[in-house]
Amino acid sequence: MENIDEMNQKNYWDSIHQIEDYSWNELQGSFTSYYDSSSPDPDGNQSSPELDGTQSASASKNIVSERNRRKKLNDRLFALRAVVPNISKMDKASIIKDAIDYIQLLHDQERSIQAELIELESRKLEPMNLDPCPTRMNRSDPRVYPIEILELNLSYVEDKTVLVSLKCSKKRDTIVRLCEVFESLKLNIVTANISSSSSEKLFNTLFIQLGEEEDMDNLKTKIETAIKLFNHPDQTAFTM
Amino acid sequence: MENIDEMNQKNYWDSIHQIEDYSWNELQGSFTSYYDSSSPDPDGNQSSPELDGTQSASASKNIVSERNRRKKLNDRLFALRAVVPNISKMDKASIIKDAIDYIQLLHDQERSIQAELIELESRKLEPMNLDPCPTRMNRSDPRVYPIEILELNLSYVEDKTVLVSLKCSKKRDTIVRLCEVFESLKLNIVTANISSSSSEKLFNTLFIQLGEEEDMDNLKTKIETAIKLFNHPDQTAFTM
DNA sequence: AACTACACGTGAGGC
DNA sequence: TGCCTCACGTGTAGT
Repeated sequence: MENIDEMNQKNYWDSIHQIEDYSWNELQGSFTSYYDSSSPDPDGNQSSPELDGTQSASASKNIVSERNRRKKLNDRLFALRAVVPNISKMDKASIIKDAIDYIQLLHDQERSIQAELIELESRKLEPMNLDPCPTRMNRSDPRVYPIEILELNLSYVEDKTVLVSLKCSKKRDTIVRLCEVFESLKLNIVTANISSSSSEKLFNTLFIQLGEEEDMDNLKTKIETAIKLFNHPDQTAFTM
Repeated sequence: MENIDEMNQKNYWDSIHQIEDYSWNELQGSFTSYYDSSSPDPDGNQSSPELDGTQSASASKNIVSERNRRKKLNDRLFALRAVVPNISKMDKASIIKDAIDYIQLLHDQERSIQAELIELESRKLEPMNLDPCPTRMNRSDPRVYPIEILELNLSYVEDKTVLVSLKCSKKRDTIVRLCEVFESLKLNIVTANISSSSSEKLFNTLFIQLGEEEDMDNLKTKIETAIKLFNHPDQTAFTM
């Protein structure tokens, strides 16, 4: 029974040794040596016999529990010290004070940086007044710029080879989304041409080799459906 | 007797839990102006008869000093709790733990915000402007198929108009990634052509209108750097 | 009644 | 020498 306590004590002090390497060096160093001699209280050399077993047991439980509590608190304090740079002193109180100051400093920094960021952002969209093409806001802008189909024509150039001509309005990421659409369709694309000579429209021309059981109308429906699905990604259950 | 003092000291931390009768404002006050404390009155309740002034005096000094130390530490801890939002529990250990988590959260926020800021700044005034967040919302597998450049040639076709000829190996999502690269570069693309006539290679041809202060070599470096960055999205914007 | 969390006084060591 | 900081064991509330 006391062996368990002793084991706990040993582990505790070993961990204190580890901590003591980190900081709190002199105090805990001498302290450790001091208590290495002092701690074997429950061992045999102490002449106190177990007269009242119940109370001493509960007392030792309490002692070791309190010891663990102190250890946990010190560990947390050291961890706090670890995430705070520029710690002046190793005091417990100084560690907490430095942490407070650092958090307030981070608060100020965050505020000023965010002010600067929104100022930059607002300044950015000022000179180029591209109203139909709004700039992307902060990360994870939920807005989606859908592909707006202006024309979609398919025509055979020979057997099983289709020329797809797609005209759509030019918005942000339209080219990327268009590529995603056509890659998702797993088509046999011979050539693809994307032209942006006009600043408002976007022309996409593809030569596509059809499979055995496909035809032109089927392909057109698939393209339209894929574009709709990419425009509305909420309906995720689609398989092609 | 000592019971009064003891009750005050006990109500100190308990007041955090329950109701602030004695605590909040006074604690903050004692935090700002350090130890012009309220409680330490060693004279009145010191009921022990001081006949031997030397030892008992020093002992009481020590006691009240230690009391002030503990009070200061608790005040600091309380102040730390005050600057940390979303404190779950009122434990001492939990307060420190929440503070640690909050500081790490602020670290992450600061890092991402600063990255965003320098990205915005670089987009604004640097010739190299990368859009690090293209619409990569695909639920596809996390494997990345890098763009493998086989050839990259640039040639002037007239003043400030460059023909970019890029040959790369054809892997999954290469077309999409290529489009992302060129969209991120915010170039003035006149036409773009992607051809996949061969099943192994992929030819990309672009006509690009250069800006005033750009030249061909600069553009080539930008393209190569952008492709490298898109191939290795781990190292964000710092290694260019 | 067992367990947690705390404040207290005390002794020890460093400046 | 005093002053400072610390860990310890203990008693005591609340759960």
